[in-house]
This record gives sequence, structure tokens and C-alpha cells, in this order.
Amino acid sequence: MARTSQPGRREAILDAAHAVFARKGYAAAGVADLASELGIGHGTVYRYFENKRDVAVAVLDRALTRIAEVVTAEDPSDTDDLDAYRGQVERIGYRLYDLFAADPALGRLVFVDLAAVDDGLRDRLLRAYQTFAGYTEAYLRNGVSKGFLRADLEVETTALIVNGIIFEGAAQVARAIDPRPLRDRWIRATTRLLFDGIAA
Amino acid sequence: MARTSQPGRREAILDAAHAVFARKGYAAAGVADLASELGIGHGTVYRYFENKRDVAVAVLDRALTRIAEVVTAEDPSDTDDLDAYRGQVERIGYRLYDLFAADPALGRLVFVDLAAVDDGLRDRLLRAYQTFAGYTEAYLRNGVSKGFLRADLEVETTALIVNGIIFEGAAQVARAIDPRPLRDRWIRATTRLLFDGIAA
Amino acid sequence: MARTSQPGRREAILDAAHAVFARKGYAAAGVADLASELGIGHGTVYRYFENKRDVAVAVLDRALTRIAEVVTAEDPSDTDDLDAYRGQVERIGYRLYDLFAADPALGRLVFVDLAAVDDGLRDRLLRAYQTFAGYTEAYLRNGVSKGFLRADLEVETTALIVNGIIFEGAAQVARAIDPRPLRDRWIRATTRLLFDGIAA
Amino acid sequence: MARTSQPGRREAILDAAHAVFARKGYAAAGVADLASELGIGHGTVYRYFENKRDVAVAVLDRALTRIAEVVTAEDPSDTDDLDAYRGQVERIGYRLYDLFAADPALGRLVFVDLAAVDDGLRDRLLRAYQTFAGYTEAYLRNGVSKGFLRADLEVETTALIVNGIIFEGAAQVARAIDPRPLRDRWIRATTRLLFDGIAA
DNA sequence: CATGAATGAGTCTTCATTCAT
DNA sequence: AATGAATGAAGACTCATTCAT
Repeated sequence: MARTSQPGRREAILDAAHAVFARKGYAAAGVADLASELGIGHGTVYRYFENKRDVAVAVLDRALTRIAEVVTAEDPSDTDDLDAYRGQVERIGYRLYDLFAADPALGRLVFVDLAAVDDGLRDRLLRAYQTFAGYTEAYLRNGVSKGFLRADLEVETTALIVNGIIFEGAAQVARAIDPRPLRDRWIRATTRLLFDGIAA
Repeated sequence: MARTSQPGRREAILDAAHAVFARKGYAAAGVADLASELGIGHGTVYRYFENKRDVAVAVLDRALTRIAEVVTAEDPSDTDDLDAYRGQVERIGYRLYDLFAADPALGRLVFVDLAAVDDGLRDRLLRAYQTFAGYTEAYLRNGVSKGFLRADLEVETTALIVNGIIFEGAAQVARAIDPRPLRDRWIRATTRLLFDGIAA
Repeated sequence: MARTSQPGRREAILDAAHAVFARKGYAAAGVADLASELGIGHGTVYRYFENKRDVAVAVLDRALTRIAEVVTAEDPSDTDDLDAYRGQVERIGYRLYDLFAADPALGRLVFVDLAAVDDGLRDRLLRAYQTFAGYTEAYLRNGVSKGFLRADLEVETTALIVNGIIFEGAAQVARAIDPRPLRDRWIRATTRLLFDGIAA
Repeated sequence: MARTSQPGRREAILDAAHAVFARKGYAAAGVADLASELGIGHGTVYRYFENKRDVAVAVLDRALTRIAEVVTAEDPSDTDDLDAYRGQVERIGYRLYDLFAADPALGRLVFVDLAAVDDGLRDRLLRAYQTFAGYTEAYLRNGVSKGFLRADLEVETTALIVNGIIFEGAAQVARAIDPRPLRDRWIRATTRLLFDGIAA
């Protein structure tokens, strides 16, 4: 049966581009590589995307959306005490690390390769960072308003810091040969740090 | 004897390359751009470096050395109580943020653009990360052994986390229009987080 | 299907390369010259050949094949007496000189320009020489075994000498303004020399 | 003692150039290679020669002069019978082969590499060929006029042929691992061919 | 005289993009 | 809609040549 319009084509090209960009980097990957990864003619890529950069934009957006889905899966106002919040942080952490572990090059792809393409892509990434930080901020504000987080917590900056810890951690875990134990150690260390500090 | 080799030439080319790579990114910057930034012929670049990548390696190494100088300026075993350690962290933070603020593109250059060049450069960067983390670990171990940090502190992982916070922060501060107040906020939030946690 | 690959393209590029290499020499001829000789984009050359040297290899191989076709057109065991062999030598000579006269730069191209490219091409040429000499040797051995050539003829070395005479002659004839009379003189002188010697 | 003008310098550069051109070919040899072969600065080459091509011209001329010295060492009118002429041919042959054996790359250098430089060098080489052929012609004419060579010998063309045999032979001998036995075989085969022909 | 640092013209080669089929 | 042959802009790199020292 002749399918006039391949509905999955665009998505399939993005899958292939994701894989190839992750494997070779954006600059080293040619449009022909994306196409041959999929076994299609490289002219076909141009029926679905303006140009190579356009593919990179779509790959980045899709990756950021997936990350956002994890970050926004919980409801910030759902928690009423410290233990519940700790549980929430741990759940998000596990899911995020799973995401990055399932696709070990994801961190490098998003935070290095695609960020290096040009200012436009970098801006997209920074905006996503802000969105994520906004979510984290909502969690923190909820905790402060409900009294189980410090009243004088610098919510805005701390949100950025927490995000940094989480993404940096996810990226590092993804680099590991056997990510599972590292993931557990990382989440434990992070929650201890957040909730208890380092002091004796 | 012929016009004696300018001892500053190599260094000057690295300065120019640092600036141009930071401005346009590694891929978009041509060797001709590096040369014209300095007002020299582009063939001259090849008298001091094997090729364009070799310039990138040298730029990265120099930048990492500068960062290392800040990180390793203090003596890990110098502190005997929590307050002294807090001061040490703050001093390193201030110097690091000053470094990144003096050269706002440094973070992007080192952690994004040059890391995206190829696996070799990325490995160099990761090795530097490990060195930095080793230093941080020494600080933490000192604190644990002297009893002013938690006995059950996961020093290794926490060192990575702390490093992540610091570098992520430095990168973010560097992006700001007016970095000074952001720097102060960031350092305060970081030290509060580290030493007090977020809990009420 | 896309514009189907021109089956003659590769051959046409070799024709153009043959002409341009012969006119300007290998080193002085740019890939752009090959392409513009044919009125195509110079990138197209790289769709059919690895690189410039690869074009030279193909040009040389084709030229050597053409020469081989002339040399191997006759059957070494076909002749039973001196006159028949003399006729055979003359026929090969005529055809060879015609080949070189039809393409006056062929000798220079094959024996000088392409031989100067690098050791690899030179080796190809030397191997072809050996093949040709093997053929000439077969002719001589046939004559010796049938008794119409000297029993003590040094077949191996003489084969090389005869080849040298023939190719050197072809090259010289090709250089002449009006090659026809020179060709006839050369063939006559060669056969006289071979069959009668120079002595009174 | 300070020698203001190095008298041997020019000659030494030609020696170095001869060696380097022979080793790497003209195109692949850089002016810097010539200089470093001699341990001098490459700017110095330009105090003795206009440019790289000028060096090649001088190398070629010197090589051709050396060959000419061998070819012209004997007096064409010296011989009065066939045996004496045969001896003369053998003597020239031995000396020529010695020359090429002492410098195995000489043949390739003169007849291939330098001939491929450009039309000007090729013309120089062709003119030398003619000079050599003129000498051989004088030998042959002497023999004809004294009656020990065929009266109907095509002296002009045969001179070219004989030259071809000799130079081709010298070049082939030079390529051999152990040139001595090949040289002897070649000279024997050549004189037999010249004086007796190949016929039974 | 000698040097070698500097230069930039010249070339090869890659690859994103177009478009005839 | 899909293809892949063709294209040429772009850029890395080499090296002959110059000239200040």
C-alpha cells in the first residue's frame, strides 16, 4: 500500500539525527550520514527540514521536551513536609538519571554539541534552563511558604544551583560505564547535601 | 641572523584565538580569522601550530591552567574549623567568578565550544574536571578528618557536586549583564546550601 | 530516481584529464582545470575519483591498457620463419607508432609526466614494462626454438632492448611535426638493425 | 679564517638538490629540504639561485654535462675496423653504466623527474639528446665511410636508436639491486644485437 | 653573506544544498 | 514524494619567495 505521506518520516529522521549527532558531533556529522543511518536518500532530509541546522533545532527541542517531561511530572504544590519533598526530589532524580542513562550521549549532545552549533541554539538551551529553574523555584517557594524550607532561602539562585547539580550529575552519570551505582550514590549525596548540608 | 622569532607570537596567537573562538565558536572561526584578528598572515599561524585543532588544544590547556591556578591557590589542609573552611570556599568562589567575569565567554568557550571540537579535547576537559574534583575532595577529606564536616560525608561524589555548582555558577554569572551582584548572590546561596542545607 | 549517473562521465573525465595532464603536466594541472575542460563543476570529479592522484592512476592504467592491446594483438607462436617475424615486428611497430602519432603527447604523458607523480605510479609503469617485455621475450623464444633466431640469443635482455627501441622510437616519433615519414624511417632502421645488424 | 664568498656553496647546493630531487622527486622536494640536506638556511639558496626551478635547471645541466663527458670521451674517427669500433662501444657502455650505477637515481632524475618540471627543462633534455645522437651519428658515419659499417646504414635514425638502447639500458641497470651482472649482460646483448643482429 | 620568520597565492578537498528525473 | 548526481562556496593547509636583522 502506497503511503503518500510518510507520517513517521520526520520523527525517524530526528531519531537518526539524534543518534548520529551524539555519535560524531554536529560538525562532523554530514547530512548524508543522517540519511544513510536511516537508509534513505539524503535529498529526502530536505523535504522535512529546511537545512542541517533546522534538524539540529528539532533534535534539541525534542530532547529538551523529554527532559522537561521528567522535571514537570510532579506537582510543586503537592508536598507539605520535608520528607515528602525529599521523596519528590529523589523521584525526579531517578527518572532524570534513567533518561540520561538510557541515552548516554544525551548530556553531551544537548549541553555540548548542540549548544556549540550557534547562538540561536544556545539561546534555546538557555531558555529551557530558565524554564527548568522556574519549576525548581516553584518547588522551593512551596516549601518556604509551607514552612518546611528555610524562610530566608534564596529561592531564585538556589533553584539555579539545584538545577546545576542535577544536570551536571546526570551528565556525569551518563558518562560512566556502569551508571546504576553511580546514580544511586549521586542521588544520595545530592539529597544529603540539600537537606542536611555538609557540616558535622 | 634573521628577524628573531617573536617570543610573544605564540602567546599572542593564543590570545587572538581565544577571543575569536569565544566570539564565533570554533567551527565558524577560520584560521584566517585568527590571523586577521592579530593583523598577521594566516600562514604565520602554521609556524606556531600544527593546525587549527592544535590551536584549540593550546587555548583549552591555557584556560584550564588559569582555572587550576585559582582552584589550587589555597591549601586544603589549612583549615581547622567550619568557619575557616567557609572562608576558603568563599575566597575560591570570588576569585573564580572574577576570572569568569573578566572573560565573559570563558565558560562557553571551555565548557561548550572547545568541548565540542572532538573527543580528544573533550577528554582533556574531563581530565581537568577530575583534577579539580581531586582538589575539592582533599578539602572535604580534611574537614571530615578534623571533625568539622559530617563523618558520613560522601566525599568523592560530593566533590563532584560542589565542582558542578561552582563551575555552573561561574558560567551563569559570566553570562549576566552585570555579574557583580549575581556573583555575590550565588556565592552566598552556595555557601548557605553547602553549610546549612535548605531545610528549615 | 534522481538524474541517473552518466555512465560516460567517468570516462569523459579521464579523457579530459588525459588531455590536460598532457598539455600542462600533472603538477601544473589543477582539479579545476580537469573539470572546466569538461565544463563541469570540480566537485563532480570527486564523485568519480578519490582525489587527483586517483585520476592520474586511472589515466595511466587506461593508456597502458591501450598500448598493451597493440603489443598483444599478435600471437608470438604464429611465426615460423624470419620473414614472418619481420612482418610481425613491422606490424606492431606501425600500430604502435600510429597510436602515439594519434596522441602526440601520449609518450610524454605516460613515460614522463605520470611517471613523475610518485613511486606508486612509477611502479605501475615499471610493471607494465615488464609485461610488455614478457611478450617480446615470447616472440624471441619462439624464434630461437624454431631456429630462425640465433640459438645463443640473450632473450631476456634483448627483449628489454627491443622494447626500449620501440617505446623510445614511438616517443620520438610522436614529438615530430610530421610523424609519418619519421615513423617509416624508424621502423625500417629498427628492423634492419634487428635483423641485419650494423656491420658491413 | 672568514671566507667571505663560499666558492663551493653553489656546487654544494647542487649536490644536495641532486640528492633530494632524486630521493623525493622535484615536486615533493621543498626548497627547505634542499637547504636542510646541507644544513644551511633555506634563504641562502636564493643567494645562489633565482628560484627552485633555477636549481633544477642547474642540476639537469650538470648531470647532462657528466653524461656528455662519457659519451664524448672517445674520438669518433679513431676507429678503422669493426673490432675497434666494437671495443669503443663497449668502453662507452661500461663507463656510462658505471656512471648510472654510482648514482642509481640518476636516470629517473634526469629522464623523468626533471623532464616533468616544465617544457623548458624538457627542451633542454631534448637538445642534449640531439647532441648525444650527433656524436653517435659521427661514429656511425666514420664506420660507413671507412667501409666497416653497412653502406646503406640509416645513420641518423640508427644513431637515435642506439642512443635509446644505451640510455634505456643505463636507466634499467640503475634500477637493479645488483647492477654489475646486469650491466655485463646488457652490454653483451647490445653489442651482439648491433654487430650481429638477432637472426640465426 | 646568511638566516629563517613572515607572507599569501594557490590547491585540494569537503559537503550543504539544489533540482532534474 | 524520493532520490542522488551535480554543484561551488568555503576553508584548511603548503611552500616558494622576500627581506629585516
